[in-house]
Amino acid sequence: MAEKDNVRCQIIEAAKKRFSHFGYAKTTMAEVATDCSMSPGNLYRFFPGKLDIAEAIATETYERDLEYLRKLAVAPNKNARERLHDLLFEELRRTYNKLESDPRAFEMATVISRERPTFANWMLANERRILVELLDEAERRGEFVAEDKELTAEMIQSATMKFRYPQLWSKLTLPKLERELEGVLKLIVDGLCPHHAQRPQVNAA
Amino acid sequence: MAEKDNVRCQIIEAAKKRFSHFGYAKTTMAEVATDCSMSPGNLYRFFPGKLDIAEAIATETYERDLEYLRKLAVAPNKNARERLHDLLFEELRRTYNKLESDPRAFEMATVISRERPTFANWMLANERRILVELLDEAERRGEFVAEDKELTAEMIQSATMKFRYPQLWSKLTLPKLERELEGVLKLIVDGLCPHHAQRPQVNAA
DNA sequence: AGATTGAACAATCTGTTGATTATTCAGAAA
DNA sequence: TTTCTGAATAATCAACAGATTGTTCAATCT
Repeated sequence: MAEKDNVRCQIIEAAKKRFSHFGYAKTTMAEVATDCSMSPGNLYRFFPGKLDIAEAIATETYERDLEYLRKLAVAPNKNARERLHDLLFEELRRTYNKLESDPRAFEMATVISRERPTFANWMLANERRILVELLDEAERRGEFVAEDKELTAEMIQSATMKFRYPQLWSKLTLPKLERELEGVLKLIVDGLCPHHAQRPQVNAA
Repeated sequence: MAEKDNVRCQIIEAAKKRFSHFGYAKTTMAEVATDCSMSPGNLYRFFPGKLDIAEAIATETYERDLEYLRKLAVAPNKNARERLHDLLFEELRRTYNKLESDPRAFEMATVISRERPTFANWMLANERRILVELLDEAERRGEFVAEDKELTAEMIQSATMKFRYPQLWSKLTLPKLERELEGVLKLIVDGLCPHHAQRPQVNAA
């Protein structure tokens, strides 16, 4: 079995090189197979299809990113608002820059999100787990309140949808997106209803 | 000039019929022209092109909708939260049902939003004006607080993006969208930070 | 037996052709 | 002169053939 995983890994590495040099559409299964010194048919013992190789690559790099995002979400020396800020901004900047600078990455993102909608759902579920951790810790410290944290996390994602795959949904530049995210974050954290924290003193006669 | 406006109107009516019966792509300028008993070339004295006819139709019906939305936003017997709720939900339900029940309307919406991105911006600007009215009135009554109302309106739109053209961005059903909008609305109104309104009494010794 | 191949098959892409149709504009009608 | 026409033009679309390529599987190898 260790051998099998090794081969899987080899295939992923070969495909990663091809995809990033020539793009997803322009690499053939035959080429990937030759790079691994095997026949095209043999690839199918390790992956159901071409798209699944792409998905495996995406999963791998995404999981690395996720690790870092979790660190931001639970950074001990920052308050909840800062941590939420860091989390959302890191996500925005990271994906924006990746898709902006690398047309191959953009192609892969487009293909996967079109052909494998469940992949996007899986990513959202992962991030939601991080958000719930953040909310839990925030409530413990009395910084945020939220009865149903799972639901609240979902709503935060809903409200920040626009910033998750920026260039698939709008043509805004990064600075404009950052300005908007800043505003939405403020809205989410403070809300529209007046806070009475500013005047906790008695004011009635 | 009144005559010219009349002809414009006649063209719009003819196109409206064709578009809604056979779809935008399947109606030709020649057909619209014959319906108006004129030559195809003559249409271009009234509209720069086919898309502009579609845009004129969309503008017309949208402006009627807008009238009603404004009424909801300033309904005198409701509080700010309810008005914001009604406004956003009416928008969601209206566009969802229109696009869901009428494939022709869906086609037109798709074409216009792809080919005329400024049209969507114009719609957003209109709705933003209504939101600002709502926020102004809400602040007057002490229900909401927001320093920069224009900016806040923009952020509300940003956070509720997903519900504006529901079926262009997700495959969610109306009930699920409504549930999500309800949650996002709560988030926007209440925020995550604890409100001290629940205990306005003295609590320090 | 299980692993691997590579030819066969099916699905998709590419380029091309012909037709359809949006748009223009020289000239006719008013 | 101004308004309108309709043939000419250019852009887009539909359909098709041929080639390319993802996928399968009977046969081969280990």
